[in-house]
Amino acid sequence: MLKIATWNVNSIRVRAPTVLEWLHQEQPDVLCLQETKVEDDAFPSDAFFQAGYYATLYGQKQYNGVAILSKHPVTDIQVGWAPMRKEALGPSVDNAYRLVAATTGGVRVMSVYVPNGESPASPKLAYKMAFMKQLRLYLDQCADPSLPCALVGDFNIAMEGRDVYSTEAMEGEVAFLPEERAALADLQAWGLHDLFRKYHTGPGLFSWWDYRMGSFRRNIGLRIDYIFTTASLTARANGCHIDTAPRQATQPSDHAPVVATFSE
DNA sequence: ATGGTGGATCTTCCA
Repeated sequence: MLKIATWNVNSIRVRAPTVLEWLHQEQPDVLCLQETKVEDDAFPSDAFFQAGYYATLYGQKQYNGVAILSKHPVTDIQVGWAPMRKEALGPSVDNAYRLVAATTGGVRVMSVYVPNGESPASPKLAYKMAFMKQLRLYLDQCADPSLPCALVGDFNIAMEGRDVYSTEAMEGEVAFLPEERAALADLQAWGLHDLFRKYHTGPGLFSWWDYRMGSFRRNIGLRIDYIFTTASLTARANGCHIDTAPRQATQPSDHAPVVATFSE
């Protein structure tokens, strides 16, 4: 059995004890992290190594930062758009420490943190859209849909109406704009399955809840964290769920981990 | 109507 998870931890410094406890309990083979918010030298790699995990890092001070923790040896590490052909790089779409890829446990794993976008009128939304376009080109050039691949992370976009707490409230709001959802669909069209929806069809199932206004208690949330898998990996899947327990704990991240299991 | 909370480079920026 192979267990792969993703979790936006909103600062690994603050969340390291929580993540270590979760790893101890859940024993995933791979845990992809987003919003680590530390330079690689400051990442608590030793603590994770002691817990049985190799840490593959791509972080900076203060903002963003992604990582892949794995029990298995890691090869072919790539960060950001580095492996892309120069002529295919869009007009200076900064990768901003938002993508790290590595092969581990027989799977090409990509941990991504898509920009938030802020609001419909913000230049940050234009950056988000450019990032999504660049990510699709990255898949075209640097990954192979015929191989077992897992593109996971915080995409900051809810796919469908059932992925938001209220379609009325989210109408015209960032994370649920038609152009964002189209960009996510275009990403999937490369050859990816939204694994969670293979097992759960209902509404009200979210991966993120605002820290404010008691959103978690009221289940006012969005499903914006995904495990996307290529066909050969999808075929091996046994289950996929969102673990809401860490969101209930003290000093939580605003995101919950998404977990998937596969046959060997 | 524009708050509410949390993290970090904390009279601000980002989510």
